[in-house]
Amino acid sequence: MATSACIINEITQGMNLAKQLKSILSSECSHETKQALVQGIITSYDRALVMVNWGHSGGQTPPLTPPLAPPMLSQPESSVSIDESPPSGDFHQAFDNHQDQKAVSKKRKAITTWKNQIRISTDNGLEGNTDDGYSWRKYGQKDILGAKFPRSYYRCTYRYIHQCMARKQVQRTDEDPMVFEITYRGQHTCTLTTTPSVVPPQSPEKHEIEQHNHQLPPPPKSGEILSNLRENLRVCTSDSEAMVPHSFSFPSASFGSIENYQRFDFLNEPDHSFLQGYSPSFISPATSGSNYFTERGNDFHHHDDSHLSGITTASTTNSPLTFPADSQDFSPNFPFNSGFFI
DNA sequence: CTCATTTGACCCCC
DNA sequence: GGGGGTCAAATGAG
Repeated sequence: MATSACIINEITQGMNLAKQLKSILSSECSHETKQALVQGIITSYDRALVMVNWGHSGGQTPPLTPPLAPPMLSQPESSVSIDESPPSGDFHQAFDNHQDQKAVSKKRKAITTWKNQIRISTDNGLEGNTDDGYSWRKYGQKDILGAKFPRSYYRCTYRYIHQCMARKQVQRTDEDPMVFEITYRGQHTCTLTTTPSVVPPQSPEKHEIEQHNHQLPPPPKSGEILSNLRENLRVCTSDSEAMVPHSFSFPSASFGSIENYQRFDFLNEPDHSFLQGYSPSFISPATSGSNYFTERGNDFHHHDDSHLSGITTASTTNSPLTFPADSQDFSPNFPFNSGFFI
């Protein structure tokens, strides 16, 4: 029910954007504006498609997911497996010291993973911070054999508060230092307490779980999304070959210029199931700065900065992203830019 | 003082 | 034994 209305809405939005684009094609509007419109159109139709898919598969409105965590696409390489651990069930045990390292190790292999590749352009030398809607904390860095650049390891900041086992690895590719390969592992079981405007990346199966998760905030209205898009988006719509043909872009409020693309392993996927839940992340950022918890022992503090929600994340983890040619490091929350304003 | 990052050490798997 | 992943003490930033 709501789905059909949303579909219509998306298609309408796409139509409107197309009209806008048509009207400014010959104008002096910036290239970025035009690209944003194009992206908006694509996004609208994408979302409509997604909804159609969902409508066929159960009549549910698809959960919004960020661009970077392609839902069904996963099955990244060979390493994909199903996360055996439920979102909350056996965590107490898992965290009882390292009590059961073996179990943990086994889980390593059993955790779902999926990859994204992001390209960042630093043409103008501007910096920006990144965020994918979640707050990440770096817990390690390792030189990888055969790789020019070290791999960084991040875990969810709320690991001990919400028993969120989500992790991600970020590695610069050898071929192109501006391209980062992000591997997600595990699912976010934390629920952002502020109103997140960006629905964070999820693993495929999370979608199923989510349908029963009433804690999750309602998906943003498409109008808001598009509105954000128009105002903030700067998208790279080139790079036809490997990139996902559409439907996502990075907020670039912080980046003077950002060129992002994803190379999903599902590109060859014959059907369009990958579209499910695949939606742009133009919703606001995250809240990496919205809720701070300390994890000193069991003494957690909660600083409610929810009044900041909707504004670019101010998390301390969002350090400026600089890419000097020889730099091997990157922003902790990389590669997602949270510079989105509502 | 709090919290994030760094980095060497440790553990597990191949 | 080596490589990759994680831990945790030390360090730094705000």
